[in-house]
Amino acid sequence: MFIELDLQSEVPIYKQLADQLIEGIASGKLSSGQPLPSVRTLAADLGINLHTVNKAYQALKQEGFLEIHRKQGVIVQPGSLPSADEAFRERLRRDLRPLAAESAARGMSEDELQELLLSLYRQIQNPSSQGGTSP
Amino acid sequence: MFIELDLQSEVPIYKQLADQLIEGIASGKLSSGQPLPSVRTLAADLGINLHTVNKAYQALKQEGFLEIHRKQGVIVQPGSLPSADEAFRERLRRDLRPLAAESAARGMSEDELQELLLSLYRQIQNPSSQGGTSP
Amino acid sequence: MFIELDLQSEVPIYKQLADQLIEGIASGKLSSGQPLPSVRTLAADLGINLHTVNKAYQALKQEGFLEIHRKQGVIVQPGSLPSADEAFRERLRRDLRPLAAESAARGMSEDELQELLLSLYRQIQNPSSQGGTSP
Amino acid sequence: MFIELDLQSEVPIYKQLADQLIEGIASGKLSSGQPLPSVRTLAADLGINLHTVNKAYQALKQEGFLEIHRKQGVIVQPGSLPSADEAFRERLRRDLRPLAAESAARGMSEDELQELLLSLYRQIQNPSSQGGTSP
DNA sequence: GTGGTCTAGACCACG
DNA sequence: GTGGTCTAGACCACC
Repeated sequence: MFIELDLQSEVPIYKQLADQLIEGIASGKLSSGQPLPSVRTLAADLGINLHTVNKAYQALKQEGFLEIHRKQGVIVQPGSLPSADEAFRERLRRDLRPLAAESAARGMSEDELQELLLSLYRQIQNPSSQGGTSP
Repeated sequence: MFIELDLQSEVPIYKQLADQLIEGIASGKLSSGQPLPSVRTLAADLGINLHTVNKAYQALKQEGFLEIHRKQGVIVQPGSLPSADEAFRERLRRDLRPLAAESAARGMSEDELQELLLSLYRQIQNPSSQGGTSP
Repeated sequence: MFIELDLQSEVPIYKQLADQLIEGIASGKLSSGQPLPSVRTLAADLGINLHTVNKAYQALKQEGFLEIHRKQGVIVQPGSLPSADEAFRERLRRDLRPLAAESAARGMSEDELQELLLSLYRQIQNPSSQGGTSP
Repeated sequence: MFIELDLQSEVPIYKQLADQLIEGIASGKLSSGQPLPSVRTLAADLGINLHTVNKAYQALKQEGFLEIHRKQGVIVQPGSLPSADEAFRERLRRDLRPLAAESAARGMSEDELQELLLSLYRQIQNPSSQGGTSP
């Protein structure tokens, strides 16, 4: 797996994991219907507890990014992924707001901020163009 | 004060407070050198714990947005405000990243996301245009 | 067979199967003494494990809905079907209780709840009236 | 508290607990805004693990029946309770269906089944009329 | 083998 | 004091 955790971070491990799985979905590294490692396997790989992995998986199942089956294990949502509905946009605004405010307070311009966001967005959708050895 | 807290929110109260003070600075509602209420006064006004207000003030002092003097009390940074240095941009990227990723995974386009951020940024810098009483 | 399984469901497959066989009996699609497919055949038809079909058959035999003979194979109870005795009503109450409670807590009236149950009951007893080709 | 758990039951403890809390809300024994015991206290009272209590609380928070605060602890949803929307009715039908089917298969009439459900509903909404000493 | 549940004990952030 | 997180180890249902 391509997961990298920072065990020292103040961000909970299960959230780091969930975030990176979503990023994997956004980038296409994880595609619809693709199986994910079992909680035990992934926990062992990452050197963390299986409950922590399970918590991340459950959260993503809850949001509709994953399906969890008895024998089959865990797979990326084979149907349509959750959409950017109003509830999500609301949450997004709430989370973005303090970041925009502090950027403004520190004198960062609209353009600079937007450019930074754009570069992140593109880097996520096309991860091979980042630090890779592509021509 | 213009502070509005949501005691039900999962966002810690001290962070909501700090965020709104920063937003006050970004919008110009709080200007350089302007005195802020004492910890006691503000805590009483908002109906929250002394420690909570103090924690917010200390965090903002730490970042360079406030100065705290024994006698004078608390004032908005009279010199130059903290800048958007590389450390801040690094933190900003780290916080923005999972938001950009989830937006992409949910099929939100670059443009939609940027527009949403832009509207927030402008709303913060010019709060009177939002639900205000301007003509 | 008229069985339809949802392999994504959180309801165990053997239970879905047993439930639908009971529904077949309730609707008359399966009548007393009628032979059912062998464990092997049904498992192949449904694309599921032998053990799973067997578990459903055994459970229904246990409750008295089926008889299982070595040679004859599996048949719907040729004698009298199990009755709604006190043990069943007890189980029924235990299962119905949390559903009634949540309905009440969510503000659903007696009448609404009863009507919903009634419509289900009738739909089960007369499945042709549901999406069928009757005039 | 009025909670009674059956540790031998096949129904998970956290679900029994959640169900009974919902029943408490439906009956009015728990009213809007009322504080609930802390996870530790309730776990000790019931002789179960605090994580089990927490799991029940989290599930009810997720569904909108409870709010969980930092210091205040856990309270019954002070605003409006979740409504019987289409998603709930869908789930209700799915859960009711096998019960209706087995009732029918066992020869229970529409009326008997409805009466049983009605008596449960009323007993939940007015628990004092059940085994109590009221006039 | 898989995930689901429960227990136990620990540390930390919050207020 | 509260809940939030993480770890560890156990048993069970399902397939």
